[in-house]
Amino acid sequence: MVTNSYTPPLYIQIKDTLIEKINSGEYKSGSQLPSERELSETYEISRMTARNALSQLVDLGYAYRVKGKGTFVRLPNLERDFVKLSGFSQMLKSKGIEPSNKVVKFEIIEADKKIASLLETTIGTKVYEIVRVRYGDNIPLALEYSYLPMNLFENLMKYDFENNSLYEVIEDIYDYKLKFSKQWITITTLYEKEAEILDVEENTPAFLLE
Amino acid sequence: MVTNSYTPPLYIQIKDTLIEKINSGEYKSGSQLPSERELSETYEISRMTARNALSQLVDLGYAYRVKGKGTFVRLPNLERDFVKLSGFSQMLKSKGIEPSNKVVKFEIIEADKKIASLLETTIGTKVYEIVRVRYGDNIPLALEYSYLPMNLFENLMKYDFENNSLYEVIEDIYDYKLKFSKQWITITTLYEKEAEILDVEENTPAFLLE
DNA sequence: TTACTTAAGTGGTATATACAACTATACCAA
DNA sequence: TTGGTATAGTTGTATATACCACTTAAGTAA
Repeated sequence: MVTNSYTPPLYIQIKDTLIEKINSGEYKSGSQLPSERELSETYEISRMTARNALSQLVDLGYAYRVKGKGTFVRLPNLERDFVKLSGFSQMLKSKGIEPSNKVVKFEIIEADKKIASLLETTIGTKVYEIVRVRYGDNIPLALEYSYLPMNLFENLMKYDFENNSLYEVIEDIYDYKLKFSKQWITITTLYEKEAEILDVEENTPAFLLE
Repeated sequence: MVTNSYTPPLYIQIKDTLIEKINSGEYKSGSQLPSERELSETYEISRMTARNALSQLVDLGYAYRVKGKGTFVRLPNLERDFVKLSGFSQMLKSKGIEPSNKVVKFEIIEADKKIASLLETTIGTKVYEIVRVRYGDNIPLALEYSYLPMNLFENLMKYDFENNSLYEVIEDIYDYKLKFSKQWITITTLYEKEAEILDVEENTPAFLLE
């Protein structure tokens, strides 16, 4: 039984409204956003709620604060692209590098402790495990491990991940804002199996996008 | 005229106290931290202040929240290492890869718009610009750009960055908690000059740690 | 035993209020 | 012109309070 009556918290709604206005150009790069007090009056919310909404923008890289002055739209930069988790494809494209992917694993598994912790769900929850090799100009750059709670994404299997960005698919098809998504970047040594997949020598240092 | 009477905000003090207890082992990995209400009673602060302190721990990767259960010490993992900005050296070392660095630039410059924005300071502020090549097993992995407000770090020049982690030096010598530090990771194409420094072909996709 | 209810505890959201710290401007006096 | 001051506006910190949603364990009724 699932109800559709979910309404996001106020500060999330305000945040989304502000992001829309940033994307539409109403709030331009570098310009000052409405102050916390102004927002609280405009939307008839408390100042702390307005502040929470602005904090979200800061966390997402859309804005930065200056004490005594105000909150400002951050110039579009790579940091924001990273924070947005917009994925390899867009990042590489914006740098003139041709991105490509290969799905090497696509299974339904039960979340172990680590995955359950990451997704903040319970152990044993059915999740999709997607492993992809990410290339830049056909040079293998990274292995990406993605875990998606299965109950949220029915019929995921039928989509073609080789040509579409995982996040685009999720956002476009399911209109889900990736609130649950966890991702991290680190450096690791390629395991034997992974080295095989990538067709490079073992123990090559590489970036692992999990 | 500078006074030394600065006392950090309460939630920062509580945060530091909790981090100390985590590092000392009093709060072990995976164990539950005191709840927000418990902290507010222990330290005689409001619940929101306690919550702020815990939020800091979450932001820094030390803890995670579970609704209805509590706040827990995060298992030490690579995500935390990344969030902590502890630098390449430690990360690589923990993976059995031998790290090394080369300082290719160390100058005092005036902050331009971009740098000023990153450090949340004003344009024209004198800052150290440090550019380093980071190696893993002698394979060039990344270029790192660091910018430090000069007024905060006197006599920085005399330290040897080739053998010490930038962050270790700053933390150890200056006992400064890196509150100002900004760093981001992205993917880029090596510029002509950078390719020359790294001694690799141009337009090789690479990770740029700035 | 089993299934449901209750209660206590937890983080999440939201309001109202107050003062501190900082910035920018306007104004006034030397 | 210069320098100081007052003022208004901003974010930062902090308190007190309230209710919601969720988790867990204890208690209760079938």
